[in-house]
Amino acid sequence: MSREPYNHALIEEKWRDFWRERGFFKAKIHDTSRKFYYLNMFPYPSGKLHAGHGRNYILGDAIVRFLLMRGWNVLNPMGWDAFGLPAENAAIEQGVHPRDWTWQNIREFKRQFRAWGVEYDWDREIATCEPDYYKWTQWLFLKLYEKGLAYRAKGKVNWCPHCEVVLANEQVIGGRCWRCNSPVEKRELEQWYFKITAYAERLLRDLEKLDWPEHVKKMQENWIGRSEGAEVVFRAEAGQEIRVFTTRPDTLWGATFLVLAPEHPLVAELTAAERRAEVKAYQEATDRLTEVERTSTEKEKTGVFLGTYAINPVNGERIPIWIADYVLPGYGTGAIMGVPAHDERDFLFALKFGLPVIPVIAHPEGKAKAYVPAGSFPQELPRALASAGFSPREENGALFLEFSQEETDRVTDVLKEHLSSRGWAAVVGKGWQIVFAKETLNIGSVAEERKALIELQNRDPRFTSKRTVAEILWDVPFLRDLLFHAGFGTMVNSGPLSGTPGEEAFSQTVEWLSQKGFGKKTVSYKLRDWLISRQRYWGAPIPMIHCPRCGIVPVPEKDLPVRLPEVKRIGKLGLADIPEFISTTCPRCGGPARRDTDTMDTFVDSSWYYLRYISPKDDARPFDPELVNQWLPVDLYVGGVEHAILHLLYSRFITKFLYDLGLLSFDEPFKRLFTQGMVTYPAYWCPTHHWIPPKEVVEGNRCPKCGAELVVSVVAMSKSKKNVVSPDELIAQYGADTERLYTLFMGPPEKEIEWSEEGVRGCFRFLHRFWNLALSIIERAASAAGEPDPQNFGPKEWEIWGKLHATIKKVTEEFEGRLALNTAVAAIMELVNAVSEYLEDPKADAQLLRRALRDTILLLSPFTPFICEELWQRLGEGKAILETPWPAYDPKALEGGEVEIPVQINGKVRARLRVPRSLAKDQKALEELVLQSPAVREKLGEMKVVKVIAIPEKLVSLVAK
RNA sequence: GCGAAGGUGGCGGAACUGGUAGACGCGCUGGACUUAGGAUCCAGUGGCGAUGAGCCGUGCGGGUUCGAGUCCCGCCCUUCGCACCA
Repeated sequence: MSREPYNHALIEEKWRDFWRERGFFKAKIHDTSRKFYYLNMFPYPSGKLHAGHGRNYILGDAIVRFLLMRGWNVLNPMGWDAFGLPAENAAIEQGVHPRDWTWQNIREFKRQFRAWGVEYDWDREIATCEPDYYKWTQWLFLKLYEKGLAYRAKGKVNWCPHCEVVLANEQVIGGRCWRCNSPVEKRELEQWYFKITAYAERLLRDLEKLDWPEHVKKMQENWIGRSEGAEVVFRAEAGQEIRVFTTRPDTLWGATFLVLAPEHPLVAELTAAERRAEVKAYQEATDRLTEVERTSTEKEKTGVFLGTYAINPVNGERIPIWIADYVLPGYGTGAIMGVPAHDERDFLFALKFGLPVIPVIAHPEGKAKAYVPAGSFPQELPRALASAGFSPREENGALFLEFSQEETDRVTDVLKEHLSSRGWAAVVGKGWQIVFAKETLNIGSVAEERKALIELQNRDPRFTSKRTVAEILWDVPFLRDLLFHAGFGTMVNSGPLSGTPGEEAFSQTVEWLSQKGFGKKTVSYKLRDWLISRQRYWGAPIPMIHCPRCGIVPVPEKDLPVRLPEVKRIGKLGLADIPEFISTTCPRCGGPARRDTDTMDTFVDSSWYYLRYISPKDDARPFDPELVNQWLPVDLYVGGVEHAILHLLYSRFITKFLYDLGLLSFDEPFKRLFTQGMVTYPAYWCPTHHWIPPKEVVEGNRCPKCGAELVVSVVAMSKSKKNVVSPDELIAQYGADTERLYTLFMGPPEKEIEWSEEGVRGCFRFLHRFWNLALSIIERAASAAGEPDPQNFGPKEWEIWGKLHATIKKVTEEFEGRLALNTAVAAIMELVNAVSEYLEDPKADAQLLRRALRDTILLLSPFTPFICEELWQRLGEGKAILETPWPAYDPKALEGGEVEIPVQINGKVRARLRVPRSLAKDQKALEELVLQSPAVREKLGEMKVVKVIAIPEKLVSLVAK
């Protein structure tokens, strides 16, 4: 039988404009009774879309189509994050205006959306580069300025030498530029900041309210980086107060030096005259380091002694002040106390520079060790230890002993008694003791440490080169694991707080410190203020004016927007290159003044765009507060994880700010977040010709130009690596429906996954089969009037009927729940397979067939809207799919038919019985049935059933002997 | 190093609160139709057994249970994020 073949090109072109023309995707903005705000992260329009982008937009389109059929009034807008460097770079290179370049790309994106069948409410389209949008970005800046949350400050900033632009901390990934991956440098510049740190606590606390993926919340939590500790004031001998932040105030008695960041403002003052040159040289060397170099943990510790001292308030200890680049200027107070016994970095620093180590926390596991070097003891010592109940190990003439901390005094007593007159021993665990004949020295202060060192040097000439007791002990591998630890444990050598157990150490010390006025409990955050100035043309100008008389003056709201000047060519300096832009008059005094020449970080543009969609054309205000408060927060926000910190943190901050202004009634913008995974594809690298498109690769993974063997890596699709799959080609060959179906079928949408051409063909084949099935059913049963009647069903019909309803249930639940649409597609495929098989039966129930097809078309329509709309029309349903309610499942349909019940005997499946579902639901009856079953009896043989576990509708498990 | 997620066929991946492991798709094998097919359709496909019965199988080792991919304890490995943050 020859049948009309599936012609995707024809079908898709036929329906491409249908949904838009019928207005199905236009939100009814004033009717919020059944509102649903669905939002995809808006794209940066760079070039063309590739198949990887589909993960985001096709998923969104499917969800929205589902929601529409469920009767939601869906707001589903789209816009353009249209400011940014690539446009400007393209402009500089090709001489086109960034706006033209951007809008050309936008047209391309829109063409591709249409080809995909991805629809939006285009009446709400926004572009952040247009004055009617950035006017309000500037307004936002002014509001922040008014509230003291936008400020200008001089300081070391992150500078990308490649992009020639400053970066916010969030835009530095592992010390490199987020955009171009160049190592980031430091520059001293005066820049604008937003005070996001004022919201640190709320940004952290409110994460709890969000229905977001746990790992995204965790990333934000880590980024905000709250830690509780104490600020302690040390006083320099010259009188200056040095504030130090520590999370371990309980180790305060072990501080043997202070370290300031090289950038610390007190450094100059605290430097002794004779050390000025060295200190200055070190500061300059630090400045030259890139972020990667400075923060590499592999790097050996460096630092310089300032030549002056401070006093530890808790014990009066006089300790040297150093600077070192491992102390960062922006965190805590930019100064730390060095507690080498209980902080790994401080320990390495002390070991390198010969600074004493004083243990003040007993080893948490209660372990202790003793070491007696060769020649330090007579033969009776091992015997004496043995008779005291210890079991020392003797090796190469030295003695090694492990014991528990409570036994420390007994051990030192025995050692003291039996050491030879010039011998010594070390006991570590509950602090450190150096034992000599007749004397035990506890290392509990710097003075004691010095004394012990001298005594040791007196006894062993090899120690004269050692600067600290720690160095001597570190040379004994046996002792190493107890010389340094960062755990909580009983405080020792800590004056009045000695003996405080680990669990209370922190709180007791903090209380004691504040009583004494030495310090107080504080909270520190890793989060820094958001640096928003960018030295570029293609962004929203910062609406500020620098007046020689009045200082910094904001542009009055009525003068907004501060427009980007229209220029033919853009210079490398951006706005600073354009004198006409710079010169202006001061709004306060009317005198000549200069405009700020920086533009804002594009993340400012995108930090509020979800509000603008509600009233995109309002030129009197940024958004309509009443409508915004009804539509927001966004019900479901879908985008890539790469924004887990950047965009999502900034948006939360801005929302909270606008909430505080009283303009919003909600303080979190995105109620639920879903992050889709990236799509990967092999990328081929030739050492001479760089990235080679996969299609051009010659057999045997060789370069088409030079034949060299290529390096293959499977990475996220990107234009720069030339490993993109083009939707245009896919659509030409297989159709948009096939691409959509495969995109949603290839795996769980949140996971990263590799694109597979074979997988695409599988989906193409499925659509063929579905097409053929549908035409057969239409031929046979299109006119079958009325609904199927379960009264007339045989077992086959029940099976189809049950499967149909189970599929409806499954697909509905996936859309409404975890969005694992891959499993929804699989379920629909199963249904189609089952119906195909049923269709073989010439006596198949026509009403049932028709109903099954009808519902299958509806279920599949969010995934493959073109073919479904076509078949829907051919089936003769009057309305469009999007005007038709989503099918509902009937719980009763799930209860008919038969189920297969496996029977386990002693844990192994030994038989399977087909049981009517009604019977299988009844535990007693099921039990009975199984025990009567000949198949089961045969398997049981001689065995006796001891126990029966019958789980209705699932299985029966027999225990037999 | 810290934090999180995850290890299931040749591959992508299914398996809800412990209840038939491997759904669905790819690939592969055989067949049909064809001048031909990398097109389409049909059948088979975790491993070991001869087609049987059966045995073994969800990273490894233990445990709980009638029953464990799923729960508990101890390891190994992978991926991602953070990482000199005091």
